[in-house]
Amino acid sequence: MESLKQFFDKQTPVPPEAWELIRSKFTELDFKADEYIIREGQRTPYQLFIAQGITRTFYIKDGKEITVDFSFENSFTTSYSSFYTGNASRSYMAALEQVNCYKISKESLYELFDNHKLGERLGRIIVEKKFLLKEDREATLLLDSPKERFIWLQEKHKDWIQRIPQHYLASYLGISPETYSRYKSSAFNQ
Amino acid sequence: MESLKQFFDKQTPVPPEAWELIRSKFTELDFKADEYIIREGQRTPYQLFIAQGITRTFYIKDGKEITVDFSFENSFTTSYSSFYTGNASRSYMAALEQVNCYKISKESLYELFDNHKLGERLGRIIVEKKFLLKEDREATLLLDSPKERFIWLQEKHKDWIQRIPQHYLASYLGISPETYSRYKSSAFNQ
DNA sequence: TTCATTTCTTGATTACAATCAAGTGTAGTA
DNA sequence: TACTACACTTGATTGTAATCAAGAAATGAA
Repeated sequence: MESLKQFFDKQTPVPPEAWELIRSKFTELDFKADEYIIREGQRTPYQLFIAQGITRTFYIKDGKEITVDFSFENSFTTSYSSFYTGNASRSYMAALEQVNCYKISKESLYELFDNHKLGERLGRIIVEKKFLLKEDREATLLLDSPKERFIWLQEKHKDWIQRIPQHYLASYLGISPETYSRYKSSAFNQ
Repeated sequence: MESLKQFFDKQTPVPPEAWELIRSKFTELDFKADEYIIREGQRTPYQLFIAQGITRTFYIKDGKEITVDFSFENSFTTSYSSFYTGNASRSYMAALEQVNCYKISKESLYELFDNHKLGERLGRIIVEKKFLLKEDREATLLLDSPKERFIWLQEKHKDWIQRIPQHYLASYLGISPETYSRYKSSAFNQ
């Protein structure tokens, strides 16, 4: 769980005794590549800390998958709408690669929040960062053209391109796989 | 400041003595219609609680305004990216109508957070809700066609249509004002 | 009231990405 | 090795909303 400790320490220093309590609330969990982690309609009263691997979050509309998120190593993920509200998830999550992660229940998390201001603070800081990411994403979807979004991906996320199948990246950018392919082949000409 | 107290109480009950402390940190502030509240490039180390009026948040790209948000009575608003990170804002905010609001500095807010778990909790709960709104918005922009977004607005936000000029709504939906106008005139035919 | 300015509507045209369709490649399996 | 199943590419066509353009309606000021 070293990666988890490092993650917390990076947000705000965690004293050893607090860390012992925190670690006791997590349980390890693995998923095979392509395995579902969350399905639409399920309630999800836990969060996952990804130690290894990538998860993909997507909606299904008219039978088509639309990818909205990837979660990488050293980050938390869940179906937030379900986790925060207690309602059924509208999205799916699946393992894009083999995933090794640590799970914590909402109950345990809130127990930490109730008994330790530190926990509450961590919760706040983590969700603040998630919020900013979504705000950026909103801006991209509204301000940038499909081609600009493709260029952004090429420039800012070379690593994604290495690890994530192209049609998922296309979906994440909100463009068709064909268009993605065409941008790619013309990228060095203009 | 009754509206502010009610807002807090709705999130989680606030005891009277905590409320006295909280209220002392806010100062009242007014903006005229169309007045700028935040400009691109400014740092924004405060949040506003809107007691009356509407604000509009927008980016300017290639000289064109793109509206990403409206904030109504009884909600907090600011340029969150600037507030949380301390960086310059990339967005603008302006008063859409005459605005009456209460301002709190980041310093005061964090003082509340440091001294009162309640404050920390309120901060977390508020940002969790903001996050969910952005997540919904992301889903709408990726899943729904322009026409579907227009229909969503008509069905879910009749009040916005009453109070907000049409070209701002179009911009918020990510469509041109011409297209908005055409959807509107054809809405009752099909 | 008139005048000016902005907002909204309507029409014609264009641009761009989606879709439809047919291939080519590639990885995994027997 | 051949076979299968996907992933990706490339081409042709279509559909939708953006853009360009002009005018009508509404708002606000003098």
